[in-house]
Amino acid sequence: MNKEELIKQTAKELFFSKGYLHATTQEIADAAGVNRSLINYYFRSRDLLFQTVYREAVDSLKSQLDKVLYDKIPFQEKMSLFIDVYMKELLKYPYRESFLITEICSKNFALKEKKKSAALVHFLKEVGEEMEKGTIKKGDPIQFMFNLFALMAFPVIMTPLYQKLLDISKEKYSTLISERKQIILDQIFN
Amino acid sequence: MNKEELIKQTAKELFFSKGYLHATTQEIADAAGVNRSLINYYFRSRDLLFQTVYREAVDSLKSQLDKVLYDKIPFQEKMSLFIDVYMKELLKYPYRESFLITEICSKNFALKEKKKSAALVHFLKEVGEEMEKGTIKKGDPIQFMFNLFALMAFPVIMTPLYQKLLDISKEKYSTLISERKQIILDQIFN
DNA sequence: TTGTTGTTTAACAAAATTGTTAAACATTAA
DNA sequence: TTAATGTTTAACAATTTTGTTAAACAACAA
Repeated sequence: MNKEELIKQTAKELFFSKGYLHATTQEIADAAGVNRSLINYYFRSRDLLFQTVYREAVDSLKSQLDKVLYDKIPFQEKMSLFIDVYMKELLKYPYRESFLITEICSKNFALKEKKKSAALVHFLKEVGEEMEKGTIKKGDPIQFMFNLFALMAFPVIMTPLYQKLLDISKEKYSTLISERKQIILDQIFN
Repeated sequence: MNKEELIKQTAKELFFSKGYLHATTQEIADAAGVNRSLINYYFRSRDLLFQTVYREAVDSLKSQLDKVLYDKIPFQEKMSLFIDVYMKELLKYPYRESFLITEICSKNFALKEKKKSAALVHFLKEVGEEMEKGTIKKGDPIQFMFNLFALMAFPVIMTPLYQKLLDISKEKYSTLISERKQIILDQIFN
């Protein structure tokens, strides 16, 4: 892997997987096993590395989810697939959501997502239709979306805290998380 | 208010309410309207201010929740009250959870909560009993707890991101959040 | 008054972090 | 080979952030 890519991957690892949001350029360089100046050579500044990595992460997640949301398969299947895809990403990058939130707020981050994504609109519409059909309980589709993402993301995001609080092993916690897909589906289609 | 308290409150405001986790001592001092040296005078170091503020926030939340959990009232009422208390705290300090997570991980934070809190054990036991009674759906009480906290916390935590993504006003978002109590209760006791 | 204690400030020192520069090195095309 | 281009490094400079110190200030008791 070329060094530019290596630096990006390492930064993602540190930021999104290990939750080390304050990582300095030196720490990133060390973790990647490259000279610190290379970060400046390829990305000019720390902030630009940030933005590059952030954008790649968002775009990657978005394109994966969009593909599922536009899929022409029955709603129930679609939800099942959606949970698979999103939770897989969550487990890979458990701190990405936290990262986005804190970065968006601290710096007034340039997040380009200015208007509703088309895929999101499409999804909310489909949810509304399924409510009409009676497949899922009637209500505000946005609240349905809130529930769905909350049930998927929160227990993963809170892993380190919950593991301590509940005093359970990593393995036990993994099992709990892996059981969640079915639990969520049960909640949605009851 | 004396300056020591003022500094703590301002730090909490910046960290937990405004999500400005990287706030420097100078920024905290400015926000509090005090000389930066006062922070060192009262707290020795930035890190100790961190820890003080963190501990106070955790303790305050915990004691509030514990009180509800030990309350001898019907389970349904208890859940209603619990949601009120926790969501009020969430709206006051929407970034506290994110803060805890990122801080726990980046620094290997000294969080004293070594063993399960008694209140938590008590709550999980009560949930199990209610499952036996049939008040709520049978399952792992821990998963019930996951669901409950997820449904309460996540949409609040994600406010800035969701507001952008959904392209809705602050007021509209507040309305959505205020509707959640009933939605959560419906989910739990269906 | 004087002395004592606690509070507040500016100035300084130290440390950490970032960004730049110039030179060394590597690769490849002419 | 030489020249050209791109990559990598160490050394340096600049900046930011933190922590310390000594002095000024305020309140108040002896």
